[in-house]
Amino acid sequence: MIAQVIVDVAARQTDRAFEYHIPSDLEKDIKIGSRVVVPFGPRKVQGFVVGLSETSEFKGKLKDLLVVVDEMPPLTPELVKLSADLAKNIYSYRIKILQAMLPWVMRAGYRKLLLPNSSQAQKMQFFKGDPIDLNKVTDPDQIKQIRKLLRNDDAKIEYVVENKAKKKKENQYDLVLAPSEYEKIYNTLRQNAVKQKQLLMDIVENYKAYPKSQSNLENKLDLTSSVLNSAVKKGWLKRKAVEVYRDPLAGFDDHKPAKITLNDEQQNALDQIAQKIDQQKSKTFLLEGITGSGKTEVYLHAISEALAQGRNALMLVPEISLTPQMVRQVRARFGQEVAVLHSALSEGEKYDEWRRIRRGETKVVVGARSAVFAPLDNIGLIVIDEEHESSYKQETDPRYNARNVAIWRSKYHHCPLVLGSATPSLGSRARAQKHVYQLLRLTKRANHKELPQVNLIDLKHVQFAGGQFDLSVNLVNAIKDRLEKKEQVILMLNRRGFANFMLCRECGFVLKCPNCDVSLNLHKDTNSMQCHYCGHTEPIPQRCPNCQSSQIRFLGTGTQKVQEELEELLPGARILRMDVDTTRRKGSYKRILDAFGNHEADILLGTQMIAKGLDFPNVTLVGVINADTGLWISDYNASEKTFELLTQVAGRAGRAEKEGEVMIQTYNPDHYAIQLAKTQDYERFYAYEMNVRHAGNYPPYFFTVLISIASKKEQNAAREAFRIKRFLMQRLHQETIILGPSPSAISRVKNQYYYQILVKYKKEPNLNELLHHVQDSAQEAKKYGLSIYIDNEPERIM
DNA sequence: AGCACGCCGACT
DNA sequence: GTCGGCGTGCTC
Repeated sequence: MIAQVIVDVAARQTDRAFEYHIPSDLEKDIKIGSRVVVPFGPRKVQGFVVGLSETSEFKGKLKDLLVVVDEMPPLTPELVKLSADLAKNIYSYRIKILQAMLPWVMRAGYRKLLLPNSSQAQKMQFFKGDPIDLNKVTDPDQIKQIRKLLRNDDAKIEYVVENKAKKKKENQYDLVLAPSEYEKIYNTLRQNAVKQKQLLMDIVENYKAYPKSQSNLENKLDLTSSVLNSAVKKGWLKRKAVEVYRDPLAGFDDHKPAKITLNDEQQNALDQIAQKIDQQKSKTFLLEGITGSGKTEVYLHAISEALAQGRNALMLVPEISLTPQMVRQVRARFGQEVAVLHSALSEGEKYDEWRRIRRGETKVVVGARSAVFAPLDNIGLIVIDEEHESSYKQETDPRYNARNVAIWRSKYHHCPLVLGSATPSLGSRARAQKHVYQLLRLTKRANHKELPQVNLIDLKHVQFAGGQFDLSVNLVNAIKDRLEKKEQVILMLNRRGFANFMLCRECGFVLKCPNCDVSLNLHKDTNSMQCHYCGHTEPIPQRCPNCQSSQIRFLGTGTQKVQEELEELLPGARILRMDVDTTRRKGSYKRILDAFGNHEADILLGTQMIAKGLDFPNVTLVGVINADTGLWISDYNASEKTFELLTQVAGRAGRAEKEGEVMIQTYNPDHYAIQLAKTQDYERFYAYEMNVRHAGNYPPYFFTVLISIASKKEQNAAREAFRIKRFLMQRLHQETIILGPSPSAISRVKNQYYYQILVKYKKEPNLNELLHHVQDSAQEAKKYGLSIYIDNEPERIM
């Protein structure tokens, strides 16, 4: 038997299957999708089996496949097929796509070990101790010595492929005696053996519940391992190590919530979706529902329907709204049958959740973008919540769009796909208009409440509270009012840090990152200037680094500064700040939200990560500190993003009995995105913005491809960019618009200069082929230090 | 991508 | 002579 293997070497020339002979003893283990180790040139690499055959066209002698890594092939045949289809239309190597489908720990680690090759060498001091990893040797003298050993055949190199995926083991304690025996022991124990009595009591009362795990006993009974050790020693318990899954939902109780009855609109939407689930028909629905209209309830009912039909369900949510609140809701409804995949999990937890799915131990998968590749089979429903979110598009190497992958999988499984949003992306809404998707609308709020009142505060004509120009008197008074009523407030400012840039008032100098073409941000928590692109930090200057003047100012307000201002203006108010800086640590996200939910704070101040999904009944005021931060960036979809964000965050107010109010501070109160966000009129925004797009020849009227060219030398990037443009101009239609090349909005990141070309087209059947050619020539161009990235339907074109 | 091979100039 | 730097071509 012969295996077709995609090897773990991401390069143009190796981006195809290589064939290997399967030794007979491995034949039974090998399937399509298996992860294997194969010889490749002088070394060994990891690879994935994408095909099996009896014969081979290969002229040379096939090498033997070496190892099958996992008992169960990590990739299903479906995923192998999907990877092939994806490779055709996103400009990435197949191996990169396959890797993106799997948990990170399944990527191989490679080591090059130096081993003695003669009895003489074996005795050398050099080879005593740990084997020498040649990739870690930097000392020139040592390199010399190693060369000599290799030349004389006194040493050899061994290539090792390491599997990072480790399975977690945990101690489990089982009972060895009859219940009555434990009672006897209990009665003979000394009075002061409190913990041992506790343990025995639990054994007697919950005899059937054993074996129990160490963590369970330690946490639930508040025991320490020493108590368990002595219990084992005394022969009460038997200990063994068993493989366990790390449970990311360990902190959540699954209490069954009251079943919620749907209103007419919800029920109608559910019926349409359920019909396709029952008929096993692939169909894409766009569920457009205003905030608070109960989209989530429709999803959960539809998932129940899929499960009732004996099928499984996949639900994608934006990373940012994978809040403990949301997870709790799904967990409460579906219990242990839910697997959760998102970035807050440790790599080990992700691997364990993934394996539960792969083994068919879960029926519902909830996760962020990459969960669209969950190895779930028999899918009866796919849901994408907040479908307009740009995070569904991966911005780095396999630049896939989870929405398109979901459509592929819905066709494969003959099941419906539900795209839900209060503010659908223009592209999706346009497709619904053309009946490519079926539109379902929820126009009523589930709790019959009116949408919250939205007020715009024109920052051009307003009195500011305090010494800074960030918080209007109106907003501060409104906050004061809520604090007095013991209600809560959410404030959003879409900019983290303390100040945005340092400006010298003498000479106009702005402190910039040495590696990137952006200003450094002041962060008070770390007392440093930080670059938000490359992570560079340096001390806060006391004087202008250019002219030594002390007249320097830190301008552009971030969340840290607003927090300081609020503390001054509202002494005693309890403020929680939530942004990338305060949520970096594992679990901090949940801690902040739990604290706010328990009313341990009055104000939740955060970046856009607080705009979505949060549901706090006691929040009656939502304030947007500056609605303009995203409005004037040069992206064609800046208005859409601003409208979305404002609408989303407004939906956080007045979710329960109490009435909600929203205050939006802006310097552009007349801008249509802000005006229409005030009335939360998505349909009017859609109509207006479609005209703007039509006039500008932008999506959804045109397709787009962005070609980025990067180099350490600006000239080289520019020259290559012009060369590519000429190449395309000669081969594309007249109606196709090729913009650029121009320097990217941030022309330098991490010391690389970026140039870009945007192609806008309606019909270019050859474009895919041409761009693959451009990409191939990039391999050549690499020699001159050039990198070329091609992004099909980019979310951001700056 | 990594790696070996081979050519060529530099240096003990 | 031998060492090491870099360009070229291959990996089933």
